[in-house]
Amino acid sequence: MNSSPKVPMPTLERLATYLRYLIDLDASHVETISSTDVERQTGINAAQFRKDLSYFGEFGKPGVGYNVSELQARIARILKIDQMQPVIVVGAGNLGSALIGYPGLQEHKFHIAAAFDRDPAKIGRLQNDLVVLDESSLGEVNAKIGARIAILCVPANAAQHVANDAIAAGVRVILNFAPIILKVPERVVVRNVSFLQELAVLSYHLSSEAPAT
Amino acid sequence: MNSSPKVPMPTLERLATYLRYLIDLDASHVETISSTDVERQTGINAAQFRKDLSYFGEFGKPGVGYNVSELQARIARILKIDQMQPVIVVGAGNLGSALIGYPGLQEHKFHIAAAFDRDPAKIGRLQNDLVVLDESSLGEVNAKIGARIAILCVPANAAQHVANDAIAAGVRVILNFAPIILKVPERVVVRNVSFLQELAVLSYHLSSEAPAT
DNA sequence: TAGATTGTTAATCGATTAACAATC
DNA sequence: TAGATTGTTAATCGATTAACAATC
Repeated sequence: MNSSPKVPMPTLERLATYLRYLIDLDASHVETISSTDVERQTGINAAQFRKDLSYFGEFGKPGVGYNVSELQARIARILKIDQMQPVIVVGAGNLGSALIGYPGLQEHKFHIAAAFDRDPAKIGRLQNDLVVLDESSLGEVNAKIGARIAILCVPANAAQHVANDAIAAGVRVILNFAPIILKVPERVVVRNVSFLQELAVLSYHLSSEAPAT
Repeated sequence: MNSSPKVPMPTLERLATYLRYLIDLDASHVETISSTDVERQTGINAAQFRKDLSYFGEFGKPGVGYNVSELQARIARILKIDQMQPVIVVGAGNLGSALIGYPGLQEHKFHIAAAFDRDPAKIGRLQNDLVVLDESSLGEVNAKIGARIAILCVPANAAQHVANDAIAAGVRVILNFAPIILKVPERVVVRNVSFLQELAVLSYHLSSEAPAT
C-alpha cells in the first residue's frame, strides 16, 4: 500500500498545508489551480509543490493544472485523513482541554475517543462531552477503542511513563506536548510540539531587527 | 551585537532543546558535560552540537567538556531569554487560556503582559490573574507595555487582521496558532504552530507500520 | 495548432556528519 | 606526558529549485 519508500518529512508537512489551502479553495468554489497559483498564495515554490506531489503519483493535467476537489481528496487519502481516526488524549489540564475542543478536528477526521488524567479531581469530570478517565485504565480502555494515535499533554515528569503505557496499549504515533525527549521503540513515531521552544526561537530573532523606538 | 550573520533555523531550534536539557542537568547538580554526553542523552549528534555552538563562539575546554551552568547562561543570553520579555496573547479561548497559564513561561523569562479578545462575553473576565481586554484596544495598550512578541490564538478568519494590528502596535515576532499563512512585512518573523498539521503528519505514518492486531 | 502547465531530471544550495589538528 | 575532547574544515547527504521535454 505504501508505494513511496522515502518521503521527506518537509514534504509531508507541506502536504498538510496544501490540504488546508485546497479545502479553502474548494469552499470558494475554485475548480482548478496551477502550481504557480499555489506559489502565489502560499509562498511555497511551484517546483516544490510539483515535486512534493510526484512522490505519490500524477495529479495534474499538463497545460491545465490540478482539479481542486480531486487533489484535495487524494492528499487526504495519502495522509489517511479520509476516514475517522480515534485519538486518545492523556492529560486533561488546560492544554488537554483546549485540544479536546479544538475546532477542525472533526473536519480532519480525528475523533477524540477518550481523555485520561491521573488527578482524582479531574477523573470523572466532563470535558467537551467526554468523561475524563483514570490514567491507569488506559490499557484496558484502549483495548476497546483501538486508538493508534495518542496526544500527550502531561507534565514532563509523567510523559515517559504515559508514553510507555500508551505504546503498550497499541498506540503507534504520539503527539508530545511535554518538554522532554521520549525514548520509544523504533517503530513508534513521535512528534514534539514545544510552545516554549517556539517562543525561544522567536525571541532570538528580536535582536537582529532594527532597534525599537 | 549580532556577530553571527546566518544561523540555520534548525540550529536555533536545537539551541532551545539544549537549554532545556542543561536546566535539568543543572538541577541534578551535574557540573560538566561533553558533546558525547549530549548525544547519548538527547540523540543529537555530538558534532552537530559542537557545530551549533560554533556559530556563537567557543564554549568548552578541549579534553574537559562544557561547564553546565555557564553554557546554560550563555545559551539563554543568545536566545534573549536571560531577561524578562513582555508577551501579549490575542484570543482568550481554550487555547489562549491554556497558554496564558502555561507552566514554565516564568522560568523561560516570558511574561504574559496582556490578553485580548473581541468577544464581549470574554472581555473583562479574569484569566490567570489577567483581565481580558478588548481587542480593539491592542494598539493603545501595547503602547504602554511595549511587547514585541505576540501569540495569536484567534480563529483563522481573524488572524490576518489581528496580526496587522499587532504589527502596527510594535510587535516584531508572532507565534501563530491559527491555521492560515499570514502575510507580514519582511522584518516581522512568524512561526506557525499547527496542531492539526502535526496530527496529519503522524496519521500518515500509521500506514507504513506493521498491521495492527 | 499555439500556449500553458505538468512531471521529472539535473543543478544548486544548505545542513549534517566525519575526521582531525589544536589544546586542556 | 597521555588521554580526552574541543572547534573547525572537508566530505557527505538530502532537500530545494531551475530547466525542459512531454502533453493537454
